Amino acid sequence: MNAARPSNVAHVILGFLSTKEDTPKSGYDIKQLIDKSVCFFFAASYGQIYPELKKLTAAGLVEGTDEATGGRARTTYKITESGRATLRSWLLEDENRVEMRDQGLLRILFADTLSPAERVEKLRQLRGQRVADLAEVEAIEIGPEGDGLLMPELLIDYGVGMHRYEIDWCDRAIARLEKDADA
Amino acid sequence: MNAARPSNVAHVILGFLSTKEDTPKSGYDIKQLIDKSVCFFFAASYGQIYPELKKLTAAGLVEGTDEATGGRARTTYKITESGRATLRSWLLEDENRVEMRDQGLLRILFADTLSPAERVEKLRQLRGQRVADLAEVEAIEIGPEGDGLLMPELLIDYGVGMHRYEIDWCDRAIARLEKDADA
DNA sequence: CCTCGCATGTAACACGTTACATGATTCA
DNA sequence: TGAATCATGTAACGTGTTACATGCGAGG
Repeated sequence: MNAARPSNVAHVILGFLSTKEDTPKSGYDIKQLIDKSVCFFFAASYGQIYPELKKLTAAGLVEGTDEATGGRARTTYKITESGRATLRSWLLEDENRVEMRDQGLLRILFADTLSPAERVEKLRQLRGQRVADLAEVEAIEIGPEGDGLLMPELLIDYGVGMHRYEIDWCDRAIARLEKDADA
Repeated sequence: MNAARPSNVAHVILGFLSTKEDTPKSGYDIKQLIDKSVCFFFAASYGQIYPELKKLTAAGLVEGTDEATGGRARTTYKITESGRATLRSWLLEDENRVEMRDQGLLRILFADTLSPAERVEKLRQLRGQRVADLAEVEAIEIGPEGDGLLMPELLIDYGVGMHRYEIDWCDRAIARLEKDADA
């Protein structure tokens, strides 16, 4: 019976359910929160969120309330004391795994097999995409829920700085390639 | 019959098989190359590499040579013309998806529910881990295979700068939290 | 000769995405 | 009243990790 160790997504859900007010939230609400705040370093799809909410309910970490209207289902969830404890011990763990899969950098790595002009073009393309990503992060607004919280602000700062670094690196790399092409 | 579009891992394999010399490589060799060069932005396990090599063989993108010694299997692969063409068209694609899952940042995001002292401790812990990551990237050496290639060098530079940025951000965040704690 | 690390691989499982289905609400 | 979009979910599929199995070679 013993339930599997809660996944990453489980903890994100618990985190978003443990705000000051503890406003009950639906799966849809949680997905929106993720997409509008942490999407630049963590993603989750409905296909993970809804099943996970059921598992968390079964484990007693959240409690659902049925708020169906007519033929349309709707369940909102709030965190339990047990859920809060689980979240807390997860927060204190010291293993902070980072997983990354960056297709753009991969293509740059093998770009030695392309022509000099194509290489530079790839880098420009990558730069353009990162500029767009930066704009998205800059557009994130901390809603009323996060009011007074420091962490969301710090993390947006992180994301902005990170994307700026990537853009600068692209510029340097392009300059370097162009110098080589001249020589 | 029509084969599924080759995955990410397939292209990484093709990339590492398409160096100047085209030295045939085994699955083990490829895994080593990945771990010792692009591990900070792309990972792959044997469980992906070996089956993928078989699929690539079936698709005619690589050719395997049996080099078994006694009861011990060993197959080395080299890229075919068709594989080279596939790699090239993948390199030129313009969709450069980035996937990231960063547990450390996630924990920082929800650290508002911890005490001020615990918060700072989390950030110090994260900083320490990123320092270790930086050391790993700095230790990467471009082997004889990559000699004269510009891209591996540029990417190591990318990784070093990225980790330095993260460490700086941790320092700033810690300073910020400590100032708040005093006030 | 025994053990340990290298090298090669597979099978079972966990994780995540995509495509789809369905009902409610809004607005032209 | 029809189309678009919001809201809720599921099923099928593809991706990626872990744990295991097996044989070889080197060193005590």
